[in-house]
Amino acid sequence: MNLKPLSESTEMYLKAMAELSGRDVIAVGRLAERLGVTPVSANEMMRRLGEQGLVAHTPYKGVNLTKKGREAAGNVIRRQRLWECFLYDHLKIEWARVYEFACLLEHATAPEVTESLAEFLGHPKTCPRGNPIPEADGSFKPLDATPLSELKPGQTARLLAVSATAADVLKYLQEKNILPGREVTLLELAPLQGPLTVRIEEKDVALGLPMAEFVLVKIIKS
Amino acid sequence: MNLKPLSESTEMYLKAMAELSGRDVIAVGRLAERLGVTPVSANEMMRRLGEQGLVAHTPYKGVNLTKKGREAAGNVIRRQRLWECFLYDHLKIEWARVYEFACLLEHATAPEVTESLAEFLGHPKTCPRGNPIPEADGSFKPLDATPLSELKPGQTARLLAVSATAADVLKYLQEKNILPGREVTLLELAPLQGPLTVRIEEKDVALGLPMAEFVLVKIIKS
DNA sequence: TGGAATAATAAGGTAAACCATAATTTAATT
DNA sequence: AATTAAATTATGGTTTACCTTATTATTCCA
Ligand SMILES: [Mn+2]
Ligand SMILES: [Mn+2]
Ligand SMILES: [Mn+2]
Ligand SMILES: [Mn+2]
Repeated sequence: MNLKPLSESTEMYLKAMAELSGRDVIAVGRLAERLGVTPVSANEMMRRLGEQGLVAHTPYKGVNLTKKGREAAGNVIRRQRLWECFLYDHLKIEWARVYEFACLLEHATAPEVTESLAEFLGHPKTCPRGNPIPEADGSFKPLDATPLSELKPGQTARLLAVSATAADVLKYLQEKNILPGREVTLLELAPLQGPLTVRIEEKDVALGLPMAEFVLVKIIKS
Repeated sequence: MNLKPLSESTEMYLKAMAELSGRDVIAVGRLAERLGVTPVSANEMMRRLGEQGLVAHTPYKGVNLTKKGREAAGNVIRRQRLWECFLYDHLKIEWARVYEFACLLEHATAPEVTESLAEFLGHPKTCPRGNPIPEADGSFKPLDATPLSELKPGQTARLLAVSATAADVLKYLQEKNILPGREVTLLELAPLQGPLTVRIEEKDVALGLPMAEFVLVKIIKS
């Protein structure tokens, strides 16, 4: 199937694309922003990935993973989330930093190691951030959840997953106890993109709208 | 101490240098051979590493790790051997392939992860190939052992470590049961760089001289 | 139907690690 | 001391993945 190993850069582009969309086309500008590169660089990379058959680019419309690209992305995400499990459950590494360390290891993990690790971990279904772990064949489906930012005041929800990856964002969420499994109630939503006030673990916490988009929940009480 | 992370290539050069000499100077040609690059490339790299204060190069004499370089090398080797322990003891990966997988992971391992891993493993003293694991500060001393190639016929020894890293060599040693902890007796040494015949685990095995140099033993019976 | 964004291209650079080939320098040995 | 082998330098390339500054092409929206 996959002949040559993909470069770290390639894997990060594929992963970002998979995380950035269910199936709809992605604006190259958004991708560039996500990866911290210029739009020109992202464009160049899209050409290269297109030549390798990993992405389909419709100029002025956007990019999409091909079947091959989506499978490769799933494999990267699988490795990443399995490492997250290991680092958190066994090495006792701080929740907020698990992602960044796993993001290094994911590119240095041979398939045999990935599958042995999965076995060792007991084939976990989700990572410590609550995100589902793709199958060994690279297949995966997006989590069926609602962003916290779409909750209405008074509603209560179960926190399913955190899709953030930036260390400072994770650190903040960790400090405020905004973690998978917890119950949250939206107390107030300030107007004009204002912060949300949520009650979690008996405490009231303020969250900016952009951060609330990274928090995925399932409504349990309206 | 260390400001920027070293590149994978840099780490492999440092590791090769540490493995290639106790304290004496290393011929750049040998280094190049070890790393599978041309002498010209190794020379260029020595210039770069010299500028970074990691190696000292005396033209036409050879290269040496500086204190800084030796410490950095020790850190790489520590990561590598800790991963070898994990892959072998916990993931049940085949002895002969553990090195190659650890050699990937070693470059993607943050210090926090290294130390948590050491803790998780119970601070092992040696890797599955029998080589000592450097301390957390990067310090290490060469193993006090005799190459199997220097044994005299009739002598019996305890196998301490295998310093080989090439997958095919490790595979051969694994198949023939030439593993740390075993007892070996040198039965015969053919003349003219000829093969050694050793008895190990009740079986007679032939080993070429170059391969016998990779096998480190402690003589227990003359 | 304009503009204003946004996207894409063109053009020219950089840095790290590699390569080959050829010339030069030094060391080692007969 | 001459020869040979090994090491070094000089030159000029390659690939990947970045960058900047223009310029051009589309879309979309008021
Ligand atoms: Mn990564
Ligand atoms: Mn390595
Ligand atoms: Mn160009
Ligand atoms: Mn050049």
